[in-house]
Amino acid sequence: MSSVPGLPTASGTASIRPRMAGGFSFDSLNKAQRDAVASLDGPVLILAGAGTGKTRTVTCRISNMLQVGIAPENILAVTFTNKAASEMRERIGGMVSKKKAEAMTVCTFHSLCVRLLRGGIHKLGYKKSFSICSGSDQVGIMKQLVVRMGGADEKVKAEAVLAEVSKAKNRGVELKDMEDDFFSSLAVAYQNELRAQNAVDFDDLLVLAEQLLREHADVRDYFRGVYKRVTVDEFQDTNGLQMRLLQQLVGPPYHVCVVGDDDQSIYGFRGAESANILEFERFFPNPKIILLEENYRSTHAILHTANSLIRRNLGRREKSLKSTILGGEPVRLVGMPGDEEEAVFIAEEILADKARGNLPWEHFAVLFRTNKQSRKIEEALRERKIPYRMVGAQSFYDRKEVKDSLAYVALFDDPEADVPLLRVLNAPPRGIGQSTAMLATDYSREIGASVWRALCDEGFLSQVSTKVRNSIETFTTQILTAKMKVDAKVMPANHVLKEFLDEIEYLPWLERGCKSESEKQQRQEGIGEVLTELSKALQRGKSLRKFLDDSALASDREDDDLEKKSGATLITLHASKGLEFPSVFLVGLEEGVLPHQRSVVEGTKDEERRLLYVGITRAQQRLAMTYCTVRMKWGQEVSCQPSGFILELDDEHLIHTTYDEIMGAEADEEELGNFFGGLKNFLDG
DNA sequence: GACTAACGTTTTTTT
DNA sequence: AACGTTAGTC
Repeated sequence: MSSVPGLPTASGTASIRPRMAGGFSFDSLNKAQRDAVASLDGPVLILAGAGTGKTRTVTCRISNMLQVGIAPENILAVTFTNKAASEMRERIGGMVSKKKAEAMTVCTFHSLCVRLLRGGIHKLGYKKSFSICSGSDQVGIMKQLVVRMGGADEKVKAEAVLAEVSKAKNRGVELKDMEDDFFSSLAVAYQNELRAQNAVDFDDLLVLAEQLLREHADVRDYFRGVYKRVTVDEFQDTNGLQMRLLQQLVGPPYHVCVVGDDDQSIYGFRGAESANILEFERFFPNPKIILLEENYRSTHAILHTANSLIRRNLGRREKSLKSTILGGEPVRLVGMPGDEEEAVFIAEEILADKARGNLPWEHFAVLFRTNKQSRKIEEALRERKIPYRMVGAQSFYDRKEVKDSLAYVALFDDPEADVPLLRVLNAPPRGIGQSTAMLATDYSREIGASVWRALCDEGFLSQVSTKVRNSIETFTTQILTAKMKVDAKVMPANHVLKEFLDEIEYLPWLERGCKSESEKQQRQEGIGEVLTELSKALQRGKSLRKFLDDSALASDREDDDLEKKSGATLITLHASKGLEFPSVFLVGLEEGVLPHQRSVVEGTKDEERRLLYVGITRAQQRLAMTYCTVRMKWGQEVSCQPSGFILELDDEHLIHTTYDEIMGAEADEEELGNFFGGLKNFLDG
């Protein structure tokens, strides 16, 4: 196991220990970790503070299951992201056996639900071939409805409605009973629209899977029989719905293990309930509770500062995180004149530190609250030729060319899928515009069939002009021809897609809309990536359906992203969870940024505090936090107040300084150097 | 139906 | 400052 900074290592110690061939060693674990690994029966709650070797403990525990003879097919591990899932599987594969690791189910809640629903959604009145709507699909549908139902002039925002819909679904509130009447009617219309398109959104996956298990005892018993041992990682970020799903999934004798840290619960905005972890006993009887409190990641100075902050939160599971790495240099808090200087400071520091310690770029990470904050920092890094990697800025799978390509693949699989059909019906433009699309959709609803069927229906075609009719017929023929090639396996689907995109001149159209060469290149790469991914999936024997499902749920684009790319890491606080870096810069500790403006309004400052806590605990050796007096906002200078959190930090291991002090000193040094250089020249000359 | 120009709006975090 | 949306034109 190589030690690559920025990758979630099982723990700081995992990387320096030789890997145990054919198993793991109890000796390499501390007492609490051993206890966790050995406790395989009944409900178990592992409270794992930051940097306490959580992942290692969980992987060892599951390895232990395999070693004591539990069949891999009976093991389910639920992770927060797909990336975490594949990493966990890989690690267990390395500890026990690759074959067994492959046979286990390791995935996210959402992937698990797709698995359940592909098998049984017909029992709930959906067709088995349902499509999964991503965030942008949802927004598209909702925007249309807002216009159609006359909310546009009242500036009703589709995103806002969807946020409420999501809340309602997660809380189990009926959409028709939502608080705001107009929102409620939009929500109902939205749900009807999804239904008509035989589509589900992310929340529906959970809602329907839970319903399926709850209402159908045979299905429930079947899956309880399959998944005899269930582990849920990052449990602090699960919501009420996921809890209910888990309860359906796990029956007596409740061999369920949940792992998490309530202090790192940072997804409340999407319904995460720390109550799940705080009141775990309420859901599963008499759990064994194990506390992991030995931190192997950070210096005492860093950990002390983090602890002093998180103590301010109420309603926690009290933990006393102890550092195993003593001392360490003090945490620095640096006041900046503006965000420009903040970026310069970071770039210069990275440059200097790297040179001084002969360190790789990967040792450094810059953490920020919102994505927009990265821009200035990127510029400063680019100016100094410092390589950097941005994590999860905009999702790969949310890019237009990717979504379009995937939509075409979906049509090759099933032309009757409305969601992808409507997406690419006129992309690139082929003379089937909005009004025709509306007409076709209405017609499809009348005959109670898919939009595709409407497009092929003589009754519909006779309603449109000859020109439009020709366009439609060309389109349907093109799709059918491609589908036939895929079905007959004349050539692999990725080749069919390539050929198809060439035929419809997709790329040239895309490029026409690009402003820069680099943008063109990005688009090309996007399509290339889809083709590669598709090819890879097919080679692994996956079906088109499976490929599409995986793509729909994949949050993290190229999973080996961090590994492949080199450079300093730029990342949001949210995305940084689970990672660690020797040297961390945490920027923007200002009121309105961290805590975010919205959290102040909504009264969720506790979560912002946890967010800062997560950020601080990412640092292994060095930590610098910054705040600005002035920041650019919408192209205008706005003055900022330092974050209230700053005063909550214990100053025992904290040095408060300013940009001028640091950079001024450096400048002096330089001037001094110049002076002596000049003197030398003078004397020599 | 497609393209362009001007306008207004935006910025939390993500499965 | 940058993006998406809308209105107006061809």
